[in-house]
Amino acid sequence: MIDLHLNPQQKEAVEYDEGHLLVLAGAGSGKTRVLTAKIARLLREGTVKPGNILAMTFTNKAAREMGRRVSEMLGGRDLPRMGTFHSTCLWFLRREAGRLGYGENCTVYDGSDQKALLRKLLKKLSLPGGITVSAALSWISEKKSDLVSPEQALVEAVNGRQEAMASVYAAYQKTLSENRAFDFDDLLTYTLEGLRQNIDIREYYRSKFLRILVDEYQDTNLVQHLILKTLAGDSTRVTVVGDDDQAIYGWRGARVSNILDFPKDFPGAKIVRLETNYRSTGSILRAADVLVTNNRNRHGKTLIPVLEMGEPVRVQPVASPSDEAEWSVRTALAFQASGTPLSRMAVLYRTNAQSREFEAACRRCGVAYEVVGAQRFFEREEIKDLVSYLRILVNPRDGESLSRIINKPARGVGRKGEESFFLNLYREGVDCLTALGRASEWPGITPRGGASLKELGAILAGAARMVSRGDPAGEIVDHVLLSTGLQEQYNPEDVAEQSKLENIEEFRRFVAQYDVETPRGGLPGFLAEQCLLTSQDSYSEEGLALMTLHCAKGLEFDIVFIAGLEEGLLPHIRQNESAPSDLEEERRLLYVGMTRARTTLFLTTCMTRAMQGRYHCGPSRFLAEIAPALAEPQAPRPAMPCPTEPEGFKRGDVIRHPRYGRGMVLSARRRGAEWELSIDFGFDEPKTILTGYVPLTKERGRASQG
DNA sequence: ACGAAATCTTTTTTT
DNA sequence: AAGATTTCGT
Repeated sequence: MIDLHLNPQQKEAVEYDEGHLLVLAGAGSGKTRVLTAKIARLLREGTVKPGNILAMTFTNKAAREMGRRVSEMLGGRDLPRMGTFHSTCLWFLRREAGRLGYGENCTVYDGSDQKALLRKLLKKLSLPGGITVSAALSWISEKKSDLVSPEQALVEAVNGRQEAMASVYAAYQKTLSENRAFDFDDLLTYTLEGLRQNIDIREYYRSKFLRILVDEYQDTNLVQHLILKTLAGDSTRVTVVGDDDQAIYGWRGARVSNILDFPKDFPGAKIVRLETNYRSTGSILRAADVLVTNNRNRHGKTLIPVLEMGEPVRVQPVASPSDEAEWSVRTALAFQASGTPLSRMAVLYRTNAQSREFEAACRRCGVAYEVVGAQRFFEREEIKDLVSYLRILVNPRDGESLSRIINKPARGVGRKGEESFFLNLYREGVDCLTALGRASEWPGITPRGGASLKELGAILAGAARMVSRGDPAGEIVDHVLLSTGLQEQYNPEDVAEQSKLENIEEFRRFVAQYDVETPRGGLPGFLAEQCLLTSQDSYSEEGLALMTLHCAKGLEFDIVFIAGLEEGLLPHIRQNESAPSDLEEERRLLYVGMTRARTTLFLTTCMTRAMQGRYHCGPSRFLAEIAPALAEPQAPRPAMPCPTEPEGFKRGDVIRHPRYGRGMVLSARRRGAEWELSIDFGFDEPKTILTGYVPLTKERGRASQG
């Protein structure tokens, strides 16, 4: 039953159980099916028990889906542990909390928590040389992914900037441990350390997990790779599945070398290639292949389609992003009319900001849509506030969460009050609840502020007792909402606040569902699960899907629109120099997007597009690369003038501004790659204009030297 | 302490 | 162009 409908290579991968296995699985070659069948087979043969299998997927959704299919094949029974790398690590850290020496109820900080913390630290340390929050964040993350400690980073620093970064890193890590919090990278590094330093723990998991399966292995980083190596004992058999052409997370430390070096790292590994594509038509596959062939750093393989050639891939030039959205949505409507449900179509784009035009077009045309990822539900302000309250209850050391809600709703504690409060909190080394009780005695706290903090402390202490009693998460949420005035602060008459109340309602339903599904989880369990939900996890597959190319990984649709095939956007280019973006990775990103499509693929390109106020235009070089594979000649581009940026300016130049019309340059000053111009448009005062924010066209330069 | 207005900086992608 | 942050007035 299980082996039915498998081709010989798939069958080989499913049945091989004599050692390690590397499955090089091209897009649409049925790798999920192989993983599922393999797990089902192991369980049915009784070779190993469910508890002996560990499966690592890329999203929790994929894990759930896999679990569902396995139990369908076998009839309900215990399922193996399946989840993302990060959720597996958190599971491990919580499970071994007693032995590893940190509390079971640590908080996991997401990107916005990290940024909020770094913002404060950067301000406090007042470092030289303009270090931005996001620069510090990615620097720290990079160090962590390379297993470099703050101390090491300081030693290795070769310039002032790196020294400054290292000191931020040290302060950041110190706060994290004071708060008993992990960031995403910590989940991996602490797991690795835990396994490395405790022989008995390591041996326990080595003998427990006799089969380990990892999906999307091309997107794992060094730490993940080391965890896998450490976890694999003599009797463990490791199966990894991946595709070097689909590696799209190099920017966050993923190493394609993990998959390429697998045979070296796991000697004796068998290699199986899955090169039959069951998903896409011949035309789509040919275009995708022609594109990715331009990459030099690849193993090289050719996918063989089983479907007909089908309709050619179509490139659609449009004038502007709003036309692009309008055209795509209308085309989607036409396909819906001829029988394809909207839920089987997707619009994919490079940056989240591109979703706005498509959302607007969908609303105008009455098309049901779903934005996947991006502004995630749990990142909404009101939800983050509520979650912050909950986190403090579970982990009273979590000062970051307290800082977020210390004056929400307003309780008379301002910037200075908050500052002195936390200064004293960290100085005395007390937890949040104790600190709230003592606040009125501290300097810098107003009597009114002190009193309301004391009251907050009492309310939280009451709720914390519910947590230690093990009350259901839902009851605690309701208690917090009512007792803190969090719900009351929103006025149901106000339209904007009404939607916040609706979001809170949705959160309550979500919690209630958790309580039903996981009766023994309680609030700590809920928070542990909630913090690692991925952007695909909430995708309900209703309506036209709008998402980034990264988000689309692992999904498939009948009809795919890929938007914004313009130079600078796809491939993306960051004009703030530093590291040039990896062209080959950009190409793989488009490749991933194209291979999501089953029957129909559209690529749209705008004549002009405003990005950060700048105007960009020009078709993506990738379109030229694909061109030979397009059966249809590319539609002629309407002759539309692109606003071009003149190369330089000098006093006396006559220019044209889209709003103010014609004007004369009074003074021109270079500012980096841009020009700061003072221009007389005939108004009372000359206007100061920064090029790059406005598409200026030069009418005629003055011949003289100026 | 708080809200409104002025100013500044910023954008890739995500667990 | 939009959002975040700082400054300013109450």
